[in-house]
Amino acid sequence: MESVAPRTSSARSRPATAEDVARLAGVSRSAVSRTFTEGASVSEATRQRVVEAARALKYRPNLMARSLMTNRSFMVGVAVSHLDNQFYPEVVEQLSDQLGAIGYRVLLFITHGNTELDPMLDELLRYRVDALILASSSLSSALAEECRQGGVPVIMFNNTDLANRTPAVAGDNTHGAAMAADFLWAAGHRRFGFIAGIEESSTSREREAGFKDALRRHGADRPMRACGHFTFDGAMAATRQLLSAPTPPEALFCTNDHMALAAIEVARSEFGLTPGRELSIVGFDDVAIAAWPGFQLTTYSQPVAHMVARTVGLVKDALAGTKDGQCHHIIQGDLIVRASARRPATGIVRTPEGQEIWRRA
Amino acid sequence: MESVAPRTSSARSRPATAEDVARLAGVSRSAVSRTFTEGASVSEATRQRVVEAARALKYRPNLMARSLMTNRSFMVGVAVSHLDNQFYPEVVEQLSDQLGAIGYRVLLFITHGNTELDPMLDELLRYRVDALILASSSLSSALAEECRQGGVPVIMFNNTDLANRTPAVAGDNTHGAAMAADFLWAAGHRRFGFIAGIEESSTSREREAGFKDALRRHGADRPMRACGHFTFDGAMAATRQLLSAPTPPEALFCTNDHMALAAIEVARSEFGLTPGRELSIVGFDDVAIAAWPGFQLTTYSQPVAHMVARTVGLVKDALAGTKDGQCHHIIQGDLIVRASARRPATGIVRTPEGQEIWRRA
DNA sequence: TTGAAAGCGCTAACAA
DNA sequence: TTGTTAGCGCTTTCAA
Repeated sequence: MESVAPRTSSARSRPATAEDVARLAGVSRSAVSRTFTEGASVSEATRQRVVEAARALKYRPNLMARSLMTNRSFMVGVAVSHLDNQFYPEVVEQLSDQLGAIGYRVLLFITHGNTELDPMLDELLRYRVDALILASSSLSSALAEECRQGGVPVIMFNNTDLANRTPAVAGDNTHGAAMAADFLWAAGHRRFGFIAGIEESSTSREREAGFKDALRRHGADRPMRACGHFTFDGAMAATRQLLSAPTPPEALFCTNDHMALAAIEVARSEFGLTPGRELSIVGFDDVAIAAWPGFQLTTYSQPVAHMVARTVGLVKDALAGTKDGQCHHIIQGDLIVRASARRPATGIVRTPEGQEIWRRA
Repeated sequence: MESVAPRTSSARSRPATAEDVARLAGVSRSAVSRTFTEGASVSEATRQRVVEAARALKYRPNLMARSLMTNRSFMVGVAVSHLDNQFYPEVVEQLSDQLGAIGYRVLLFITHGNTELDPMLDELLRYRVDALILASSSLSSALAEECRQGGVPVIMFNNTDLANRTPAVAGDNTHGAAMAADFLWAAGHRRFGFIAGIEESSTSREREAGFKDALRRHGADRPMRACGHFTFDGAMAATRQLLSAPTPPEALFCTNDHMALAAIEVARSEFGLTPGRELSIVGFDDVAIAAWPGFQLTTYSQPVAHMVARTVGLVKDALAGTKDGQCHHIIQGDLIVRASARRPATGIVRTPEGQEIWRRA
């Protein structure tokens, strides 16, 4: 490098501070602060001059500095295990939107289903997030207790942790899975298969229990079972395993859509079965792809927007100190009837939105 | 509520500060600070006592406070337009992972393709993020200039903004689209259709130019054209429009996979066409779903991990002050050959990973 | 309504 | 290696 770059006046200039603005406007720092604080008492005259000076200097209040005094960072930590299925991206998008609407931003953590995520969350807490939302990730009771002590509300999403008594928002796993069983039974199926998600997750366990209990009530045989670990490849393998059995199942319930879609793919491409005809497949979530013409997946819906709204409500309550007694918030869904599973003779009704859902007799 | 909840000693206790730790350990605040600062000089003895005291008090350094002195928040703002296609969730996941590996966290912004996102980004800058990554979102040159002045590096991802001279990382749009054209030409097609994304986006424009220029070189007729706006529904409509023409195209190039998948769905379910036989469809991105048995989408790949690695590299350089001359970083991909488009007689080779790709003669 | 002053929790010069 | 001191940019009493 032969020549020294000229130091243009604009280069490297540090962002304007409240002090700078105050000086230019000929007022005190406090006046500047008040101008940028909702509902503080400033005369219209000074407010005017401050705003003008701020604009001239392109002043932006430093939220980090503010948080030091207010103890509010206006950030919410969101931990999610993966973004490679269809459900969680929608959850994250909704969280970002709905938290954004009340002035909060999402600090994202992707845990990769790591069970040992305490270190990650520990780090997250250094950022002094105002709340922690755990979407399908859990934390140790020790850390949960620390959060409680530290005044950081923790809310679980689509996953519950009975031991911790941590507030949680989830779909109606038991009911949804039971509906799936009842629906398949009503369609005349008698030989069932079940594909589990992650064995340890409350979500998978509850859906399994709901499914099996309902089958038992009907007097059905125990379903065949395989584990798909909530992954696409895992579900493909699980489907192969079930469909290769000497007497394969006539109907398959998968604990989420991501796996149900994998099951459809395998059934079609490897076993030449048409879902809805030779094999019935039911999922859980009602992700966008489930409605694509090529899948037409019958599935129990999790209304993400509602679930997120409830979650954000819990965040607000917790931040406002409104202690809310109810710990687990269960959000009802519907069994959306499409073409991937045989239709029962009765019980299918059409909603005003034009969707078909199934109601028990 | 009849009884007042007992104030347990642990409840509402504010998190421990460096001061608290110092007092308990019998050292100064600086000693505590140094203990938690990489490569600071502390004797093993004091370090020991500090760590112990910190553990006892469950001390966690407050990164907000630290950032006030260091001017480093260890947060990177990531603005992404949507999470409802297949590409961006993967990008966000990679960004989170790779930034996480160098100690940075993602502060997420979802812009919903809002062209007027300056207010959003303006707000983001209040958080004093150390860098800003714009994935398929652009910002005004005014704000870009402000960022530069404020010392916040801005990097565009999968989207370029020639006017701003903002550093950008993108796939090889021109080359990829030309490859798609050459591939379809080599397969013997002569009547082409093109589905655009968002008209204003550099991504869509470059892919359109690359595709059309290549066709022109072959002496082909101008392709029929429709706009899918990068959305699934938009692409379905666009496909219907093209396939309903009196002389519909034999081959369709879509500017991303999300739209190509929509095209496959419509071609199959509404026109009874089998992609790869009666109609060839080529996409761009190579998202995970493209490889599903039911789609087998031929597409030009964008190696997300590589692209993100380059992006993170730019962030590091910018933060280290290593000014990097090259402004647009173009990452090469491959034309992944699957079954959604007719195969040319020559040029298909198998990679060591077992994937088929196409090389021009 | 306004400004002065104290302080949020931390780091970084500077002496010791 | 350590402690003291002076801030980082902001909010918030407290008097005026």
